[in-house]
Amino acid sequence: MATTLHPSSPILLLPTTQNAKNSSSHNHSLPNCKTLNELKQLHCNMMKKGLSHYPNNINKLIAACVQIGTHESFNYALNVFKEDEETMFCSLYTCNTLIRGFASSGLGQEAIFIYLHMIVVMGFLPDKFTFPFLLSACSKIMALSEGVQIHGVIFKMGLDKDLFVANSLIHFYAECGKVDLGRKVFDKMLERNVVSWTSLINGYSGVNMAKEAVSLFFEMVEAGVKPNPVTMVCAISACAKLKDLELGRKVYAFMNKLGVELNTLVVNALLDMYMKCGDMSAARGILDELGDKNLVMYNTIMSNCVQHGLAGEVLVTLDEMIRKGWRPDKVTMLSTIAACAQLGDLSVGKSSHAYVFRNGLESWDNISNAIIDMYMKCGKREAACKVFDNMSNKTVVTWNSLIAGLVRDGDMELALRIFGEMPESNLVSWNTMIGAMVQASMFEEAIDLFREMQNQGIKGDSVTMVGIASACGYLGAHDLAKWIYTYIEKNDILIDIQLGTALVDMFSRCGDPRNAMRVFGNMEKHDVSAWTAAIRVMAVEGNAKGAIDLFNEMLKQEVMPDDFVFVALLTACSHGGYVDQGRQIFWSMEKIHGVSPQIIHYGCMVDLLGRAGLLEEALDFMKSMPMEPNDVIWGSFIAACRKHKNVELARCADENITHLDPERVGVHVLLSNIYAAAGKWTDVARVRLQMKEKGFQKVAGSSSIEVHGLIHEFTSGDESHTENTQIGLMLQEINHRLSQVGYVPDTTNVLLDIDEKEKEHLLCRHSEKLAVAYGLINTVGK
DNA sequence: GTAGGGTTAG
Repeated sequence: MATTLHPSSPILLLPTTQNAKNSSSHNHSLPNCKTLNELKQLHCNMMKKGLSHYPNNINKLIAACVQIGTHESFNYALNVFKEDEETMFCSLYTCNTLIRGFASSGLGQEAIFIYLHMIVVMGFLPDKFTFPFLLSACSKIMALSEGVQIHGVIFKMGLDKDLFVANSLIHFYAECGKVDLGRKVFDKMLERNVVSWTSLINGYSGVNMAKEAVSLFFEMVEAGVKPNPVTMVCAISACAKLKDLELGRKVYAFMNKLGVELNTLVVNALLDMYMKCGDMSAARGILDELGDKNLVMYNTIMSNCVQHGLAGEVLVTLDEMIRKGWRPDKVTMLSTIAACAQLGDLSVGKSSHAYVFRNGLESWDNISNAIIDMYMKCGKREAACKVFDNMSNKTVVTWNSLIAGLVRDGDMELALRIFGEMPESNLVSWNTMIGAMVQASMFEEAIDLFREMQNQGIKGDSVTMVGIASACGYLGAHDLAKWIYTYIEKNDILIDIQLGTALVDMFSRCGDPRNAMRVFGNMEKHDVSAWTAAIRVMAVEGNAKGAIDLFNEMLKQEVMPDDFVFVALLTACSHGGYVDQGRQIFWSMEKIHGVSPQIIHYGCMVDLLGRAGLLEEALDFMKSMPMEPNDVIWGSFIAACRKHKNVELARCADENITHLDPERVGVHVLLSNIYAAAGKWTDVARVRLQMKEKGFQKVAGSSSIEVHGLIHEFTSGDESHTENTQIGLMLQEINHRLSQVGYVPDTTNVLLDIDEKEKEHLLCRHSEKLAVAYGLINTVGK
């Protein structure tokens, strides 16, 4: 469970000591100079004594600065290099040392400056030691065009034959996301070592080609190159990305067979792989064997817990690591803040923010992005905006966090405006907006946005398609549904459980159970929501037996039922008239499956009994409920009364709902319809008056039809369509041809106190008929 | 002299 941080816990009282790694110098050439100040002093003395003219001294000074490894010491080294006239005394070796130093600190521009300076000003020719450092510096800042030019120089100098230089090129291209260029270098190499293979494996893994990465690993083993721990880390993390446990185990088995040593990095990669693949017992096994965990392992555990939605576990782990004396770093805080966002835990969220601020971690974009997300999810829009405004490096994730927050707040208008104006957007931005529109029932707008995406040449992924499929399902647009399915197949979009489930629902809502079940059958894995979607397909068809069979199959595959699956199952029984089975399932919910019935399940039972005409039993059942029946339940009871023409029980319901204050008007409309059907117009008048007093207004029902990919919506008696005249003519023809084959309109369902002729007129302008007429005009013979 | 673990938004 979630733990809150006690104010006296270490997280709030963090020491600000220097990192131990940085304060211990291994400088052998200048053993007395451990700090930059000492070096500066020495430099001063050197200049006073005129010793700075000796190239060796300057070279040593710069090397010592590089070794200290702080931002300040690098700058000092750079100044010595740039401003001193003695630059000419610097050797190629010193230039290489400087480039190495800047590369290791991620200061790519500075490294490139030294490189250019040494060529242009100093007239040095770079050597085979220069390029690995330089390329590593370019990798860190993703300086692709610079790297490509450097590659040109390397080629001209014939240094591409050097193993180290070539390996550095592979790594450079991989880091810039151009693994195919790295592959070209790899293929041309005359000799390769384990680093060449490992760099390429890692390159594939980094551009979402983890499958290729793992097969390259096996290729390497086949070629007789023995992997080392670095290779293993790359190969295992590729398996983690694929969430392929079997493959991960296989790779690990190879590692043992080949006798590769196991270090903490490999152990951590294994731990991460097991957790990402959901094998918690294997992960536990590693941890039990390990005893003590290091910081990165704590971070691995926490980030995986966040990914699995186990936010409470994150805070428990945080507590443990602090008790064991570890100082949370930026990655720890990222997971912690993400966990607070999930839990809506503002108090830990706030103290985390304070910790981040005190330790200067907020300059890291990701942390600030997570804080914005956290405040937004805790409902603190102002706090989030403050962080947002103070950020100097707003990335696309920053903007996305903001629009996602606005969308959750229900502020679609502002979200849309920002979406349109943000400086950079990506697939997640589009998916956020499409998802938001579906949530807000703006289905056509969602599909329009998807079309706009296509126009801009942006391909959707499986998250996009989940949104689009459900929008399409709600619209019931069958042609669009088929198009969506083809789009997914054509673009090789992975049908995961979520998308598969959405597609099953989509086809089901579009009246295409065959395709719905085909998608279901093709799915690799089924979770409880996937099974529920399939059971809903049966429910729509009234196929209660099919639903029960699916449910039993689900149990056989040891998928735990939840409350939603019982709603689908009971609905299927209700529509299929399986009264006894429905009663049995309702009973078994709690007794066998441990799922306690909610009001919605009681509602299903009332519906089941009512539809079967067991109105008395339904009423008794309602009285036995542990909670008050709501307007939905009364509504289905009243609908049953109407179906079975039982005015007396309807009147009983009427008396019971007067003290209810239902938000929906449906109950009252239904009641008035029942009275109308029985010709009890005074009751109709009374119910209508009540509705008027409560300020209800019936929302007009509508029908829609999809013609050539466009949705046309009609309400009853609608004359607003541009092709209204043609629709009228078509309706006349329909009526004419219907009466020719002996159709007599049944006006009993037109429950208004008007004469028969008027009823007939209303009936023929029913919204469904208008939609059908429009469809006939525009599809037949075309 | 080249390669390696944990990272936020939908």
